[in-house]
Amino acid sequence: MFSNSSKYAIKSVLFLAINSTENKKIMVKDISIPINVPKAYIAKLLQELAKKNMISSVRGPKGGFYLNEENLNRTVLDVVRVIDGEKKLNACMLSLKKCNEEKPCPLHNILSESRNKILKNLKNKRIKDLAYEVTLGNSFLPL
Amino acid sequence: MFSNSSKYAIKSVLFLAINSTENKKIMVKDISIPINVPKAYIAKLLQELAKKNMISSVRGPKGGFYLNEENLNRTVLDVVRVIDGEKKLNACMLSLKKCNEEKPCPLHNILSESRNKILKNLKNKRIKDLAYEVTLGNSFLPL
DNA sequence: TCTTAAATATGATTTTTATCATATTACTTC
DNA sequence: GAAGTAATATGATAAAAATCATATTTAAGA
Ligand code: FES
Ligand code: FES
Repeated sequence: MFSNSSKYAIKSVLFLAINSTENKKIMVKDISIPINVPKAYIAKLLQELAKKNMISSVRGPKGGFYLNEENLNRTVLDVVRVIDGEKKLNACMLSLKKCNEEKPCPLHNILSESRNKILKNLKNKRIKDLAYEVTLGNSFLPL
Repeated sequence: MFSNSSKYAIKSVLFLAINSTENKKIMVKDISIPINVPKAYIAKLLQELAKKNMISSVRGPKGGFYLNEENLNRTVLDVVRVIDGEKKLNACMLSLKKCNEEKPCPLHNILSESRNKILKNLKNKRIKDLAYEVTLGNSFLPL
């Protein structure tokens, strides 16, 4: 479904959504451990997310990462797109040239409806929304 | 979702289901081209599928691959399991230790239902069933 | 303005996945 | 039973993904 990198990216963005604010920035080393991702690896991902405006960052002392209001309104799909790219999300599950209704592969009919539903959900859920669910205790964000 | 190898495996099994019988075996070179997968690569996959009894084979002249009745009754999920292994199909989408309802990750609630549906469908569809759909013209198995 | 703390840029290494190549074994047919 | 054909076993290479490492830049505070 997603690459490892995308999963890590989602985890870190959610972690920031829950634990950071503009006045309470968080450093890589303090993200790496709680979300259980190697420091150097997550550092690179965070840089990429920052460059694409999915998260905010300032450097130097007192610096770190955090989410501003714009960042909080991004969707999960936005995050995945930044890391994994557009293509594979709509690709045919049997790797035909393109996935479409007119000439569906044998798996299309039994998969596409569910797949579209997942896509729709990923597109509708803002980071903010997911973070809220965690604070309510409806879902969990550990290792 | 699936690895490239699994996709290729599914394609080749379906191709055999549609085009082969015990009296009409098919050689790698005659599978490779129509399903658009490199010969040496698909050869290796076919060997693995044969070893795990997902397809049938005989070697020597007049040899090749085909599906017997048992093979035709395998499910798509069986094929995927043989190639990709069990684990990743039920893994948490955010790579938590395990995916479960008691301690769901933030994505669990918006994904698991669809995912389970896909799994169920893959488990219920026999190779035979999918091949039949293709012969009816309801789905297509080209490149 | 100097020192220090943090992200950023860049790229090297490792691991996994995908791909390619070939010698060996088994089955047919003559 | 010899010759030829096709799968099988085995392993090498290439490409991509994941992981690690470090020099550079920016900002804060003394
Ligand atoms: S055509 Fe294959 S998944 Fe749509
Ligand atoms: S707990 Fe993450 S997908 Fe189920």
